Amino acid sequence: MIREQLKRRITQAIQVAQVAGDLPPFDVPAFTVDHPRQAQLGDYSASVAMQLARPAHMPPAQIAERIADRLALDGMAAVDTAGAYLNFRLSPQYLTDQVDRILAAGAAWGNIDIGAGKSVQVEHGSANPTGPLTVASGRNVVIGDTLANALSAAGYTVQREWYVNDAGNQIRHFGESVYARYAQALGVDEPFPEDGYQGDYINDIAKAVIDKDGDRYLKMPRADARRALGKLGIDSIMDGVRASLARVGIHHDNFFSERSLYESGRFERVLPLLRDKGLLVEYDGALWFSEDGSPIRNSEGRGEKPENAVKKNEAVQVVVIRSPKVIAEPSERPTYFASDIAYVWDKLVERHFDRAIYVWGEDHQGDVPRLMAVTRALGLDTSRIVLLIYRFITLMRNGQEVRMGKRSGNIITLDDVVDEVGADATRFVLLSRSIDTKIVFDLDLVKKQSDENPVYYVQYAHARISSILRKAREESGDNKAGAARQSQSTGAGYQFAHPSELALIRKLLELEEVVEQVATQLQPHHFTTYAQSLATTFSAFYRDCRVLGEAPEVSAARMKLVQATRATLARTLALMGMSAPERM
RNA sequence: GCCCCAAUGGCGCAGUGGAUAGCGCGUUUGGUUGCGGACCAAAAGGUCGGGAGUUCGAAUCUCUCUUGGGGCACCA
Repeated sequence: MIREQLKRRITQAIQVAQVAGDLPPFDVPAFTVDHPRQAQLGDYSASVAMQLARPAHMPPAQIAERIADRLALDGMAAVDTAGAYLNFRLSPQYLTDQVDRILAAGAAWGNIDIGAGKSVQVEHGSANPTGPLTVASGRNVVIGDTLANALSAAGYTVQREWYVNDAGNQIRHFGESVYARYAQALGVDEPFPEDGYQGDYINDIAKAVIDKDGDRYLKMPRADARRALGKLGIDSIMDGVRASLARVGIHHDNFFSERSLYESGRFERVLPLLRDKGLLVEYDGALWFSEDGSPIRNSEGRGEKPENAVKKNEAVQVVVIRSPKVIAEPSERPTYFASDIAYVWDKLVERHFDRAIYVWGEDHQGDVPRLMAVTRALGLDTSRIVLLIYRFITLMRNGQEVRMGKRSGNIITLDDVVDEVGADATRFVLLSRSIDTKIVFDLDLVKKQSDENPVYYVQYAHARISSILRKAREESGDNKAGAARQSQSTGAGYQFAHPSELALIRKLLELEEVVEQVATQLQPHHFTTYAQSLATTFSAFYRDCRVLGEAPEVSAARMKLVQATRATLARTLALMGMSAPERM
């Protein structure tokens, strides 16, 4: 990357200056190379001279001069000092050469190697398998998928995983709900459970079972039937979830069953690690994880927290792992947190990912400290897990907030939204803001404004370039002589000079920096900002510079430039999981 | 009460300790005998929530206050 190259050259210049006696000896500190806010100042700038004033005992401006004198830039850029700043302007020749570099990279343009093959798991989605994929979960999967794309482009080996919460109370209620609808559909007077799932899809599941298996589940013990129907229901729902995900271009490498943590005995194998450290505490008939091994105090039943778990500042996490009060069937599962323990062990130790990223909604924010605590207690480096907390979306319809709940059956599915506004616009909306910012998803507004969605502006630029390239092909068909002239010229002798040409190349080069930014900050919205900015820069070029019908070497060079632009737009859209249409 | 997140033009949001804080929408005024007008240009609009601190330098880091969102169950 250009920034890294400049950094290296600056460091070398400082060291050369030190050897030559222009600068006193000192260790070169970490410094950054940035884009100046004012474009007229240059393409890149470094304020390292400011940092060096103290160790060098010299005025910053003088340090900057001496670094500039020793810089070996090999025609890459011109350097200028402005006070303590070193300002770099990439040379037209260097920028011209970059177009060829982009075209040579092809579909791999934008890839960088900061990941160095390290393995990362991105776990996203993981919504309860008790109902269809909601638009609320849509934000989760779009964030996770885009991050996975970015990490992959950044050189990491990435696995995309969905954690299927197929154990626990909610699943039991779900199984009871399916059973009730099933029995009712067969004419049996079966009461619907109080905590049951109200959605119509439960009826659909029940009917499908009847079509396939008739009434055989009525003939087995009720508890067995409920469990079996629950399992069938989960399978059916997960099939639907996969189909919904596919519509927005999302595919997971693995669907990991929570239940499997118990069926495989993994949970029972991990527990002794905590027991041996004295971190498992018995209290009130239940088993607890206590971060410092302290006994549970003052826990008086449901609803009351253990006293020593209250102060998070004191960093003592106390969480129940297994209790007869949690679930009637201890074989099914202890608690959610118990699963977390086995699951993080599975990720980091059994499957030895270098890093595990969890994409969690803000309702799970309180779970962060306890997962950190137990990871530490297992003797694992907590920096290997990253808990990303994103804010929820607020759904508006008819000017009113839509409250959603899977249990009430009042849900807006991701499919509903995709039907209304399309997959690309849906992804763009869900991606367009920092994960720390809530998104107000106004269905009426987005539908009405879907034509004005920024994604179309970006795709329009891509379609427009495609149109130019089509036209060029048509013309070469119509005019053999012109085609011969055009094809002979590769634009090799042409050096880009128009400000709009150079600005466009600079913008193309930013893609690598944006990939780095998304992959290190784990903030996918940078892609949307970049995509719009790239489209805007292209529009300015399009306004100022004709591609077709200019002198052959100019046309040829600009053809290459727009091809590189198209490649960059297409890659950016691909990283965001969106299509790059040839026509609109 | 405790913990996490946020507060930036009218609205919605970007912003990597660095120079004159940007983008979209909206508003106002303009632009095409040009490769796609789903376009483009210009203008107006800012004490970056208040206060203190760290630093050569703070929208950015620390503390504090205010306001808003979320979380604090033997639920998931």
